[in-house]
Amino acid sequence: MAVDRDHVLRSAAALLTRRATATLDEVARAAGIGRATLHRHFAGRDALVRALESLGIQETEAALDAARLDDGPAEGALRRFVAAVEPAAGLLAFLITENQLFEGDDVHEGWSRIDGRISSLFRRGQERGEFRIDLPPAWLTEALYGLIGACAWSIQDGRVAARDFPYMTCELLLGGARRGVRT
Amino acid sequence: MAVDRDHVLRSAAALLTRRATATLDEVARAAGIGRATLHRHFAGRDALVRALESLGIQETEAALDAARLDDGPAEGALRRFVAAVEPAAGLLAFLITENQLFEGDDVHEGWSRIDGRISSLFRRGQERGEFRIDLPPAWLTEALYGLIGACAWSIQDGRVAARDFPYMTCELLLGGARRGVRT
DNA sequence: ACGCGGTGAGACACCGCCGTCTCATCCGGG
DNA sequence: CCCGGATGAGACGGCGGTGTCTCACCGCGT
Repeated sequence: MAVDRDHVLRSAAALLTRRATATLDEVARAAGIGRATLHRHFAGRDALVRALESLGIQETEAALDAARLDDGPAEGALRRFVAAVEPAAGLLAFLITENQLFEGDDVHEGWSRIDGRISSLFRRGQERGEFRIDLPPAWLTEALYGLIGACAWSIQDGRVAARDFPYMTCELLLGGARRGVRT
Repeated sequence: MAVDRDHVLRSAAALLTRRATATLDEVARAAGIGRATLHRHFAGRDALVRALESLGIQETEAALDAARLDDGPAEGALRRFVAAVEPAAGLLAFLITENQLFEGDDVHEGWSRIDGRISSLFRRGQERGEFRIDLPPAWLTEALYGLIGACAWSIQDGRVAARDFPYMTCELLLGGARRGVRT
């Protein structure tokens, strides 16, 4: 029977997030299949990473769609997005670091589109007066990626519970660590 | 003449941060020396990474010392630390991701000590009533790492200026993106 | 001038991973 | 029952990176 392609990709993402240099044999074993079968579905390591990238872009865009970024306050939209992207956090964490490998030569256009959508959200929040304007949207976007990755790693290491992911990420990004007058 | 060991390590960190899979030959060229000479000073790739790890731990601890974490408000201490660690941000960004490679088998004790010192700072801030108490110190620590790494990458990609590093990192971690009543 | 330590360049063999192939097995449909 | 497609296991050669060695060169102190 046809191997569960999605399951293979998720296993690979989970393993490669921990050890980016893992062998294809290890990737195959992690998915519960043989190296030959893995190679029948993904021509090589490169193709596998590309597939992971496509999956990550697809899921992130789906989360962006589901979050209805243009509806209501920007803060609510951000919370919806983070909650929607939570299942793909591990995959994102891998791709965020993996992107550092590409010498910036051929940045996938999908990423720039995602960057643009998230940046627009922050810009909208600034224009609505919700967000502070002394932090550029591009930096807020990068910081969001960083926090998602950090939280995903913490979850994988068992330091925090997966169900706290949206809360801890959103609260820190939105409110920061400082204790304010408002709750 | 004895090769400038520090210069070699910094070149290696800069290159490996961009491409963790860079060849030892590339690392040597980046430092302006031959592969043989590189190998005379660092037995192999493993030894090189270990040396980078030691350097990163050393510089981070030095930054912690220089920041006088126990003096005055926790917020000021955090700002001093981030400013002090800025020169080592690239190296830290590499080590943060590289740490994922070690299967958790032998986490360097130096890292746990650093984790402890930073966590203590956040805990002190919570006890002083400066920081909110619904975010655990461990998560604040991880988030700080994530933001440092994200900012370091943004700088390397030229998206933000290096001189903005302390401001953008501290402001986001402390105050968050939301526009508050206080400045 | 001489010797010497450190270096760069290159050659060489080794090893791990990868891509490919073959073959036996299993499982579901006709 | 038989057959075809998919899979797992293993073998094989190739390749790139690595570790080691040699040799020539250079700068420097004696």
